[in-house]
Amino acid sequence: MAMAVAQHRESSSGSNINKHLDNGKYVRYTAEQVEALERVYAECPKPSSLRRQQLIKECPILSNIEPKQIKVWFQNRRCRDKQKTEASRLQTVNRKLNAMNKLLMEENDRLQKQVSQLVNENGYMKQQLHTVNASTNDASCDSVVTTPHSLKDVNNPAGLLSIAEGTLKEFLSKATGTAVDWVQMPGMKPGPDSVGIFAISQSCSGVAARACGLVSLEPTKIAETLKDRPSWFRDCRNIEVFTMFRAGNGGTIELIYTQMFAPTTLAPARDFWTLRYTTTLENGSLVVCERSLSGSGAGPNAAAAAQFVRAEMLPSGYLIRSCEGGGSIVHIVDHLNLEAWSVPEVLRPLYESSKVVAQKMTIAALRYVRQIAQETSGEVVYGPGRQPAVLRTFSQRLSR
DNA sequence: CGGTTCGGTGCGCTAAAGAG
DNA sequence: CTCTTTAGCGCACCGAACCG
Repeated sequence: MAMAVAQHRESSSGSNINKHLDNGKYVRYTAEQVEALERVYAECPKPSSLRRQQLIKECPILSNIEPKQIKVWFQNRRCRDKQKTEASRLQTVNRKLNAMNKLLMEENDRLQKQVSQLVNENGYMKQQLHTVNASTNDASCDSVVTTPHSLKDVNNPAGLLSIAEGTLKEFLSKATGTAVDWVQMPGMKPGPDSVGIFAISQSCSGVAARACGLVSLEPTKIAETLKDRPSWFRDCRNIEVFTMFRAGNGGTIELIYTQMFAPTTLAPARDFWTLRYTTTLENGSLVVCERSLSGSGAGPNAAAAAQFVRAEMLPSGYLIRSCEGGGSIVHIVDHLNLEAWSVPEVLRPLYESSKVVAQKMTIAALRYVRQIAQETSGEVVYGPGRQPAVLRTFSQRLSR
């Protein structure tokens, strides 16, 4: 049909395209013509004027199309290609926005719970003030009390499993619950293109940092990436799995020795004997949580460790949930207690930088997995106000 | 009443024009 | 040249009219 129109144009108006257009005829190139043009486009999306003329000469099927029309066809073809790319990118952004929205709703929910808890505490405190023998202790907050684990526990699998389950529970309450009063870090506003949401807290024992964000990687890949701490955290000198065994539910429990660089050459290294528990929750989320094996034993090599261990890792880890449309939502919690009391006084300030260490670890972890994701998918994220004009047009078209 | 035809409408695709 | 807009066309869908 289109061919008929094109041929009609040729016979009625010869080579005068403008006259043809004045007649209001609309040309549709035939499937064969489009196929021929597509073949050239695949090789070279932007052919020169010479190449276009050559194309008309060497391809008889295109001989009834004006050079100007060929030029326009390539222009429009490039435009369509760009729109297609933008549409695909917009879908990706949309998925991210949806996931971030979900994340923010959860964060909002958590904050609401925190608010009501604080209101309750406030009421309770007021009540206490009004009683004559008011006791000022314990505002009944639900912050987590960590208990040291003895070597006795560490040396038997049942004891380790019990510690692991306790660690998991405490970690989850920090990652998603109200066990810690998180305060969002200033200047770290959430958004689909930012790294994530960051929060810190000092109102619990030690200092905790928390981050959550979207990563275009599968949960298992993220877990493996984050387990390899020396690759993303420059202060981590070494991490060795001392022993590993399976928990009954398919999870794994590992005993790990982690060496950190010392703040100065004078200070001893901050090392951890850690229990790491990797498991999958009922809702399909993947969890990797850790805690120091502190206390009287401080790990399998207790005597040696006792000299050097200057830090305690309170239940920390990664909660990784698969995201609709690909990728994952990652919650990272680092909860540390650098034991300043156990080092010479002159060095204490170096050990009282728990906040910085926790922040650095958390941010580094999330940045690292995002970097790996970008390298893997090659995704490009536009910053605010930098969308190309074609994107705006496309959005307008979509909204019409 | 069920099936068919026909005109109107909305939408997507795309050639082409126009602005910058 | 890119980007945006305009407009022709095909197609699907819907409802009214028509017919056996």
